[in-house]
Amino acid sequence: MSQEKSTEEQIIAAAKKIFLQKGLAGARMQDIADEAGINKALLHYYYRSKDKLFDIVFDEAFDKVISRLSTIISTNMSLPDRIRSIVRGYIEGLAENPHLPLFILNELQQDPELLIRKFKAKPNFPNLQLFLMEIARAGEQGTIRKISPIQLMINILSLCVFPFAARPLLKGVVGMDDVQFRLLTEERKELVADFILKAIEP
Amino acid sequence: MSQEKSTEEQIIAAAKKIFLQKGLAGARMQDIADEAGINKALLHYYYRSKDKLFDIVFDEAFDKVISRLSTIISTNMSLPDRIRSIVRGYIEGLAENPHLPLFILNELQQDPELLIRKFKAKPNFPNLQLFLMEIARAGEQGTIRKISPIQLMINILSLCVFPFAARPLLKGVVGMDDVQFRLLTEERKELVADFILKAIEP
DNA sequence: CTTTGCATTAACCAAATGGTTAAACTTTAT
DNA sequence: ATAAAGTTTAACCATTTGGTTAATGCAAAG
Repeated sequence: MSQEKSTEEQIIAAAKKIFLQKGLAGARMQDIADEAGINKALLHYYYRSKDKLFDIVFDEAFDKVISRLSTIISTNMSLPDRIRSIVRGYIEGLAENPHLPLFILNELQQDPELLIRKFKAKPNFPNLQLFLMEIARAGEQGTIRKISPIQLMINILSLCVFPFAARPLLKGVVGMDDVQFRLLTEERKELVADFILKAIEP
Repeated sequence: MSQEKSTEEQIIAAAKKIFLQKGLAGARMQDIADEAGINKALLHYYYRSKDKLFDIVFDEAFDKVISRLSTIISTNMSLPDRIRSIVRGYIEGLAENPHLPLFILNELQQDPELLIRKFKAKPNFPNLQLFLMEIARAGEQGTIRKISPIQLMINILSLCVFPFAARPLLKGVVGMDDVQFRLLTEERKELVADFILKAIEP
C-alpha cells in the first residue's frame, strides 16, 4: 500500500470501502482502521464517532449519485437524446461504483431521516421537475407515447440501477463472473436506451 | 396482540418482521423477543442461535420469491401473455411483501454463500432455462425483436422489483405517501407489461 | 395429589464493540 | 537545541449483545 494520502483521506477512503460493503450496522470501526492501516483511536481523533464518519460517507455517496444525474438531465437535447445520455451516463457512473445503489437504498430504508436532512440543504431537485414536465409535454405533442412521467422515470431508473443491486443474484443464479458482468453492463448502455425509446415510440 | 399462535410460530413471525426490516447485522435478538412478546431465552431454546433463526427466515423469504416466479414461468401461454402474467404476478407478490427485495439483495451481498447453499438443495432453476430459450426462439421466428434473453429477463425483473427497493427514495424525493405508492404499484401491473411488450415488438 | 417433563423467565456471562485516555512520538516554531 | 503543538498508539473502559443457566411455572400422566 502506498502511503501518499493524508491520514484523513486514508480514513475516508477506508470508511467508504467498508461502509459501502457492509452498511452502517455491519461495519466495524476496527475494520475501517485496519483497512486504513492505522490505529482505531485515530478514527475518533479525526471524526469523533462512527455516526459522524458514516454521515460523511453517505453524503458523498448520495451526492455522487444525484450530481451526475442532475448534470445530464439539464443538458439541451431532444428528449430521446436526453434519455440516451441519461442511461449511458448513469450506467457508466454506477459501473465505477457498483456498490452504491444497494448501499444507498438500504441505508435509506434503515433511516429515512438521511434524505430529509439532505433535502433541507439542497433545493428539491429542480431539474427533475423540468424533466418530468418535458415528458408530459412530449406526450401531449405526440413526440412520444403518453405515459405517466413519474412511471417513465421509475422505469428508466429501474433499468439502469437494478442490475447493480442484483449483482450477487446474477452471479449465483446464472453463474455470471466479473468479466461477463462487465460485458453485460457495457451492452446495456445502448440496449436499455433502445429498449426505452422503442417502448415510448408513438 | 392475539395469542393464538404457538410460541414457535410467534418467534418466526417476529423474526421475519425484524430481520426483513433491519437485516441480519442490524437486527437484535432482544428486538425479536420484544416483537414476539416473549423472553429472549426462548429464541435460543427453540432455534439455538441468531444465525440459525436467520437462515430459516432467509430461506422462507427466498422461496417465496422464486416459487411464485417459478410457477408463473412454467404455464402454457404465448410469450406475450406469459410476460404479462409474470409482471402482474410478480408485482402483486412483492406488494404483499415490499421489504423482500432489499432484504434478499442485501443479505446476498453480505454473504453470497446463502445462494450456493440454496442451489445445492434445489436443482438449478430448470424453468428459467426454458424461458430463456423461448425468448431466443421467438427472436429467431420474428415473433419479437431479437434481444439477448438474459438482458430481457433482467429488464423484466428490474421493472418489477426496483420500485419496491427504491420505496424510501420515492417517499423522500417526490414525497410519495403509502397510498400513492399503492396506486403507483397497481398501475404498474399493466403499465410495465405494456412497456416491455411494446419494446420487444418486432 | 404428586410426579414428571416441557415451557418460561430473571439473572448472569463472556465476547465484541464504540469510545476514551495518557503516554510516546513527530513535526514545527522559536 | 528546545519548547510547543499536533499526531499516533497501546491499554483501558462502559455498554451492548449473543448466548447460557438455574430456578420457577405449569400442564398432563401416574
